Amino acid sequence: MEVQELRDAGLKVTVPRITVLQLLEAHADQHLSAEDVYKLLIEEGSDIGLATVYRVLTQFEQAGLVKRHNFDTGQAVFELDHGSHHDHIVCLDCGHVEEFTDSTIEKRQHEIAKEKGFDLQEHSLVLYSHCSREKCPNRRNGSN
Amino acid sequence: MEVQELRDAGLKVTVPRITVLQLLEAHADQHLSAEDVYKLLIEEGSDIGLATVYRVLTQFEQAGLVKRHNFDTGQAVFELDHGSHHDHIVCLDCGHVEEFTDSTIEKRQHEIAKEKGFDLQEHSLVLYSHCSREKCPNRRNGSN
DNA sequence: ATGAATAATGAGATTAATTCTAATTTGCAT
DNA sequence: ATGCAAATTAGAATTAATCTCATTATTCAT
Repeated sequence: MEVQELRDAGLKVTVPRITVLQLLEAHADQHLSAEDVYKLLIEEGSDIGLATVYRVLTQFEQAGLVKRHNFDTGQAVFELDHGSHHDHIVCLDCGHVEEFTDSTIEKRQHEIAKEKGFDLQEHSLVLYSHCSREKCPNRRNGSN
Repeated sequence: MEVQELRDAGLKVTVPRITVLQLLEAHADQHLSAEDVYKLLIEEGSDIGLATVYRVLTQFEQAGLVKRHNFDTGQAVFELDHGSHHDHIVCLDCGHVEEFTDSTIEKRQHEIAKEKGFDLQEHSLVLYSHCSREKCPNRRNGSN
């Protein structure tokens, strides 16, 4: 339950934190911006402040509960950090995000950092593409 | 010469554009933010406006003359696009940037996109690390 | 449970990066 | 040279995110 997750993360249990955590869990398949989180909560009737959303998300990030991603979209997006690392592939037309991991790439990254005398801490790999989903609003599949 | 590069890129030849292009060429080994470019030009005696720098850099990007990178540093940085693609490894302590390419990774990226039904357009791979340079102001090499 | 100490919240102001606006200037084809 | 479209400028505006500070809520020890 959210209360326990917060305690485990060493965070004080407050209404906004529970609310944000629940929302993230309800949208675990998506990558939401702080603004998205705020709007969804307001729609739900919560009267949280935008500043609080930013604060809570940043705290969650520091506590290791969520991951923040800076794609080339201007706004940072957040997702629950369920431990397993993954990279992202983002559709340039519809913003659709899929996740993947590739052990070959992971391995090479460490080798490269080592070769250059760097101590790899983390990395960001984002593929920008056109997806082939039927629902993609800006498909370029021949017809377009 | 810069004038010809601009013509080839289909851009009208103006003083600010020549100036920015020359500056980028003089700093071809660095990754400069728009603000950096602006300040360097002002120091040089040019009286270009910041808005112009942003606009020119964006035009250059669209024309394929420069590449824009959104590292996790808040400010976008720019570098001349000399055609050869490369990825980046950024020191979390001193901001030092090195470039690299790895054919294994490049190949896997295309394969992954294809598997997922995406048509790969571009990608961003940034490794965040601690470097081992003597001059790194925040070295964590045992001593720290 | 209760209250004091401490930390968190919310509203709005603030900052930082970037983009827009509208008046003026410049480049370039004729 | 001339005119018109495009570019420039300065400053205002916008956007994302952070900070301030008065208020409120949570925790921990009792």
